[in-house]
Amino acid sequence: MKNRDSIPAATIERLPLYYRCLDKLSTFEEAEVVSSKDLGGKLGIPSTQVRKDLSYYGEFGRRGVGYNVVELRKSIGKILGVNKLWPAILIGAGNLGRALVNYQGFSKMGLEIVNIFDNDLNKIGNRVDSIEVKSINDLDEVINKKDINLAIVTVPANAAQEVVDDLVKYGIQAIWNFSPTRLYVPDDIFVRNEDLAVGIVSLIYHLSWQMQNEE
Amino acid sequence: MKNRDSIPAATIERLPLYYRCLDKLSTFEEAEVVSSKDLGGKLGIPSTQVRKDLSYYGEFGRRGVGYNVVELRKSIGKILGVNKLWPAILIGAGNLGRALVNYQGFSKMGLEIVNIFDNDLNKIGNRVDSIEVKSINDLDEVINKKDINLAIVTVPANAAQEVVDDLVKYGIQAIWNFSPTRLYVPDDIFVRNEDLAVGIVSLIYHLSWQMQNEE
DNA sequence: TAGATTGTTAATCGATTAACAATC
DNA sequence: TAGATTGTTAATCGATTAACAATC
Repeated sequence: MKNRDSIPAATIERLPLYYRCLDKLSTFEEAEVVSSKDLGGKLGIPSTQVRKDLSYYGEFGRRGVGYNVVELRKSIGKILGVNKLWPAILIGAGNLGRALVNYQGFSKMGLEIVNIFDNDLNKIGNRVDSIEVKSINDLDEVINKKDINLAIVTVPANAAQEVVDDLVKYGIQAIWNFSPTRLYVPDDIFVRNEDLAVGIVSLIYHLSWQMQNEE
Repeated sequence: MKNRDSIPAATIERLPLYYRCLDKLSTFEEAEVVSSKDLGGKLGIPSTQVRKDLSYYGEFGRRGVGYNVVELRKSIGKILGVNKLWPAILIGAGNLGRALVNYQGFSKMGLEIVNIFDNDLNKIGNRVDSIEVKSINDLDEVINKKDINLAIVTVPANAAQEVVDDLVKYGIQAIWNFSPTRLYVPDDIFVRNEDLAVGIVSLIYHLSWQMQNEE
């Protein structure tokens, strides 16, 4: 395997797509083997890119034949770390937070939300998908007791940095941030921003341009 | 302005960040002017990148001075098309769909969800944030009557393609897809996939690698 | 004028794609 | 052997960063 730091970020973003596609193939289809052309075709990715992406991690195929669906799925699962369940906490039991807790299919991707926190007294004690909402004051205890490394942040933008400071203090390593704000964290903490505003604006940009051209 | 097709996708993804930051600056801060260094600094983006991004669309600053906050906000808003409200429909009144409808701040980004659709008889007739959930059979009528071009798809993966085929048939131009599946659409329809599985897996990948290194 | 900062060209860096030997 | 497909090197393409003249 190559030095992990030199693997393109774009490759890492494509691996989950391969994984999910192979998972589907292994459940529903009968084919034992898939070629890079087939796999790429289903995802709109050139076969040469599929092979290149995989080559960063080893040799998984057989020349002249293709890739064994079940084996490749397993290999990618291991590379991604989704072969086990990673316990995570979610902070912010608003609409989005509740939606994520209820979201089916995360467990297939290695995520298990084990606790939910909020600072709203009206929400504390409620249950979301059978998980009780706890007070944000209990963060410390839960993170340490359950040895949690992953946190999902779905609080309003103005509360996010404060929450994240606590998370870092209590030992969280990776943060999935849904608040529309930039977070400041130490270098060794990994943050992924899921910025919905960027998503909608890029759509509107294209739409707006299309409309202008038509007129 | 440069030929719009030659503007990097990455630039278009950064414009909303500039826009939101300028919006904050114009509301809360007193400074009339901001430099590319200041603006970039707040977002973790090099000043040279900020200037380059803006340069695709024109000249917005004054040498030796910087950019007028209010003016630049307005200019970027116009470039992105968020200076007006774009009516959109949402299909799939599940948890995620309801979360998006309730999401504050979309209106600032030019999005207005005007109708919600579902095929579940138990949901049809309910209200989400004062918007009545309609039957998916009424899609055609609403799209045409209200001249809608933008649709948000939050239905399960196995229902997505069918819904999208209908949307395309009725004249939708741009689709924001939250279903974890690839959609097949004609070339002139713009689809943006908001794939949450990719998000969580990239976090788990980094976490998993970090853990391995520590052991 | 001196200091600051833009807008743009050129250099660098990184990712994608093409080509092809290896081999099933 | 002939056809198919991998894994990898080299070529291309695209995006970021550095450098600097223009100018406030």
